[in-house]
Amino acid sequence: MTKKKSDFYDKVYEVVAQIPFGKVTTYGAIAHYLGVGGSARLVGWALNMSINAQGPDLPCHRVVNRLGQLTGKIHFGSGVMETLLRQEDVRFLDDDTIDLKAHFWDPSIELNT
DNA sequence: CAAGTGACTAGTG
DNA sequence: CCACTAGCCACTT
Repeated sequence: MTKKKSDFYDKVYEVVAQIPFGKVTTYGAIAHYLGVGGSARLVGWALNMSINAQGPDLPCHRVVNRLGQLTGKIHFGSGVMETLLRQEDVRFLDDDTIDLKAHFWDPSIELNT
């Protein structure tokens, strides 16, 4: 069966684009949903490429690491990611950390409808 | 083509 | 929770 190899990237865009308002998810959750589990780094790379490829159409600011830290804000710009999340009623535990367990969203929830 | 780099995670101490 | 190590895969040089 002919299968695409960049299937992973397209999937990442699909998932991230469907994260609901005020919700966030982690790289590991996306990676695991796509079936790669240990390669959570690729999720970050996919988003990084999407910025150069598609621009801010993807709510990349709703994707954080497993601790809820805004690791990706480095590529966004200082304070941009933080501000966007604060506008979505996301609770911050620190200047760079959100309450992950309060806003965590699993990819398999709404994509399964 | 080989080596280096990276928006990560899990395990160990 | 912090520090360090190993594994992971794609992209860049």
